[in-house]
Amino acid sequence: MLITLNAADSSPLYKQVADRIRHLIARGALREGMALPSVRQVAGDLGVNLNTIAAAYRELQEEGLVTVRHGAGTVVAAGRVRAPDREELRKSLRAAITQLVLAGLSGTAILKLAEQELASLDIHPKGDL
Amino acid sequence: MLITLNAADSSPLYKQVADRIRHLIARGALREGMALPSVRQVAGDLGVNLNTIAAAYRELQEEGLVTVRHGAGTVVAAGRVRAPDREELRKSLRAAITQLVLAGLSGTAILKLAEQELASLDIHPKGDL
Amino acid sequence: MLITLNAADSSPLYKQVADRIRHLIARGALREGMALPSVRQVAGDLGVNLNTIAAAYRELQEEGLVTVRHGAGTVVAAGRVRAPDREELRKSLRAAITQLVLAGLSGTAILKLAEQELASLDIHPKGDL
Amino acid sequence: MLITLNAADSSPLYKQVADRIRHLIARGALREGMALPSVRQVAGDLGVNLNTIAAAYRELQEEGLVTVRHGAGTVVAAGRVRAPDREELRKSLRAAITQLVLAGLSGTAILKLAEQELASLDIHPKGDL
DNA sequence: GTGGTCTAGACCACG
DNA sequence: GTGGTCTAGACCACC
Repeated sequence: MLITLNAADSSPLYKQVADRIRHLIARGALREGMALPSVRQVAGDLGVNLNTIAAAYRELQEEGLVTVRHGAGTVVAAGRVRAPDREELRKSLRAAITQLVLAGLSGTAILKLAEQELASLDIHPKGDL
Repeated sequence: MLITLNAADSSPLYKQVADRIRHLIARGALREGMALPSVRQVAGDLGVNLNTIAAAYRELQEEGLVTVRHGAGTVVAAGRVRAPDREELRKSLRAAITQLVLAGLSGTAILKLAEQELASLDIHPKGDL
Repeated sequence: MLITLNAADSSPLYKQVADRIRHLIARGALREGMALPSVRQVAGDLGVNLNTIAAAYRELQEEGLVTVRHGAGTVVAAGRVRAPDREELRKSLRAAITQLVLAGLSGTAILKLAEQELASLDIHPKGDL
Repeated sequence: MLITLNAADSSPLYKQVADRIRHLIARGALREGMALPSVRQVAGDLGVNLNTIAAAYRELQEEGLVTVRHGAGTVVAAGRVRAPDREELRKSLRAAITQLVLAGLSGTAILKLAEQELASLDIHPKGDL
């Protein structure tokens, strides 16, 4: 059971699933060519509707992260492509950082948080900023 | 015209407006006690409905960022903020960073982006990570 | 300066003024025949618009609590009349108590609060419930 | 039809709906995990607009009393409540009691009323004040 | 099916 | 002038 849901989280279920899988791919837990669990299995495990999981997989497919093969399951794709356009990504980074600032965190604390998140993806930029 | 909309952006109009104002407050362009433009004016400028802007202002009020006084306009609040809970903020930082990684950016590049965003808020943590 | 305003209070200014004067009348600080300060004076003291105070006085007049005499100021009325109908009063008591219950207060604590409020009006029902 | 409206009541329709549901929750008629009727159904029953009911549900959600899940309806929340701050609650209790005093009720009668309201919530503090 | 967003437009409450 | 409430109705997102 790689995927969990958080009922307290206000984001839609299918987004939570997609986010979690993106994270697994980004940190290498799911590698190119590896199969994702079937829609049915995940839906069963989490106790949610099939459509919910299917929506998550579809979103990932549209981003080019996974390949859905008729009757043959879903596998992690080779090329890393078609990520939502840069500007949108920057917008969400900006929104996240703005809220952290408003929450009272210092710039240093925020950068530390970002480093921790990178570390959770096994990425360790040396302090050579 | 402090506020702009991006039709290509998938997020709701009222969220875009709220995000923009949060950013203006975070970077000090809107300071405590300063009046925000009226709902009617913003709606007119952007060519959207009054209710759309009112929804944005209400969201900001619920966060404690602004004070909406019935016949007297909207001003940036003095007191501190009831920011959305820390865990949610971290989740959105994580999601943003994950997507940037998948888009192929290096850890160093991502931290640099984060620093740029902080710089746009006039926050300059020294490289003392 | 018998009257104060609380900017943090979400209720309209004129309601705050009217509530305060009702409280003063109920506890006998303002007695039948006594003059209220003029609209102009209160507005000046509080730094608000004349219309705001006038609205408060008008509401009190409609309830029969005060009498506004052309050019002769406003005085506390003799008869205690025309209070908003019983059902409305009960509704607001109910709403207040419901919220206190939801906030986690015990029944005993709530009754104690009510007694304190009565005491602030110099009313001391003996524990003969 | 758990909910009714009173056209004579001066408070906004959405507030009346929210107040009524708060009362139902406080007295246990709606328990944790139970589903509220859908926005559409309530709106239909009461003959008001969808948005009016949606506003009531949103207010309850912001207080933490209910959980609104997009395609999945609205249920009574488990966790505790982010009640409006204590001082505001006390203000409304004070206002209600003041008006009852001005309406001519004795202190004893008012406490009896308060006990009745608590009783309607199935709360029976023993006369051990 | 559910709730969310947005529009156009009316009328009210507040300062 | 300001913001608040409500309507009617459209279309979208989610489960």
